[in-house]
Amino acid sequence: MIEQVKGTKNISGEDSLKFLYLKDLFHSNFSQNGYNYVQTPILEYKNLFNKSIGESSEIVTKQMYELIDKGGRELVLRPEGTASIVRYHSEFNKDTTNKYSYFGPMFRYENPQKNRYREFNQAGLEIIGLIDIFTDFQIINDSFNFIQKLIPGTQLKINTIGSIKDRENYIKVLHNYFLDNKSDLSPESLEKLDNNTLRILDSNNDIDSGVINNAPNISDYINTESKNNFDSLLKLLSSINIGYKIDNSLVRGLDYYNDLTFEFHTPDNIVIGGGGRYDNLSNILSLGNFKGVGVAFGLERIMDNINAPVSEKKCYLLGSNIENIVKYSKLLDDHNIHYCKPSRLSKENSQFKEANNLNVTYLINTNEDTIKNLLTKETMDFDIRVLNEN
RNA sequence: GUGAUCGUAGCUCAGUUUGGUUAGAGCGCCUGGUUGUGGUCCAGGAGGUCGCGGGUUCAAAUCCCGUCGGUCACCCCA
Repeated sequence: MIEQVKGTKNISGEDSLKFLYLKDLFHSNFSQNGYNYVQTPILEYKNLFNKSIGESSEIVTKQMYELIDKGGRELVLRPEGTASIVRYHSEFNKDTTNKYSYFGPMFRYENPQKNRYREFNQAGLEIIGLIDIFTDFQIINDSFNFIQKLIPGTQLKINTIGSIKDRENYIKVLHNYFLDNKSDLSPESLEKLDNNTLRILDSNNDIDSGVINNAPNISDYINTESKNNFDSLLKLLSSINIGYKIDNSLVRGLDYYNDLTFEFHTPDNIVIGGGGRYDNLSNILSLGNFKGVGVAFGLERIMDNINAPVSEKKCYLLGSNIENIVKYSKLLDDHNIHYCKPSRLSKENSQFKEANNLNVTYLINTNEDTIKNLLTKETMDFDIRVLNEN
């Protein structure tokens, strides 16, 4: 028996309905709001990510699906979407400002568990170019509306981590503070002390909670302009009744963020999406000098929190005489009526059962030229108008 | 990368503790009949490298080792 590759998933059954529903909703919603759908390659050069996400981050050091192709290229299966969109923007739309949406699989080499797979799907938005606080606002506003429709009660958590410079200063202060309190930190946090200081703040180990609670607060190290921008953004959000919760420990896993960071949490406190501002990413990648802000959603996590839409299968074509059923089939095709039919000319009883399991409304019996409404249990002579009316 | 736990028919599972005939059940599937209050019911049938590979034994689904995969947690993150 050949088993499935570890951490991959087949989207089937109810999940298929959810997935297709999400895909449709995402595309129609955001293309109508001016976001251009871009499908970038799943394969990218490794360099795109170890520069952008940050060489010290675990995504880069341990979690990339790497491969060397026959031409000796160092490739990876993309672990996230933003860097690819930034690359696309610099190649084809540099010096313009654009809105993008993307939707597709991402890959991270890590041990699977609940809400975490090696292959998973993300849907995201990016606005790249010359941008300002109104840009930040609309990314949050548009994605908030989208996710609220799907999962009411989703909470917005928001933070500002200041400029890159502020962050460097803050990390120094934080580093010194943690050094002084080294003895009270968990072993896991100690490992992060030198190369990933900020993420110690994210620790949910009880051992760390005391030290973290008394740690210097990032808001004291943020420049005035960033602070003012953040305050204006919060005011804008409040003015249209978007609720939020400020969370100073929200630093997110990717190095390229500055100022704005935010996440969406379900009522059960599952992170289903997040994003932020990345004014330096283009510089880090030597792709130019433009700013960006974006958001990404984890589709499997959303699927886990919504109900499957009802599938509408209306009609079943039953028959055991091949000439008859082919004739009806052609008639329905010509009228553009959707219908299900048996895979082969099986027992009539089996076809009845299948029709019932599919929850169709109408059963066309080609053996006797009748149509039956399975809801009302009425049988009548076949008449195509019955189907056209509905 | 670490740890816990699981893997027997398409699905849900029994059998593993204490090794011993041709490995079972329910659901589903197929065939024939029945049924027009059409989905029921009756009879029969197909379907299993017991995840995979080694080992121990006269004998392994059962014991041992390894490995792959599922689930969950840590790490990390969507």
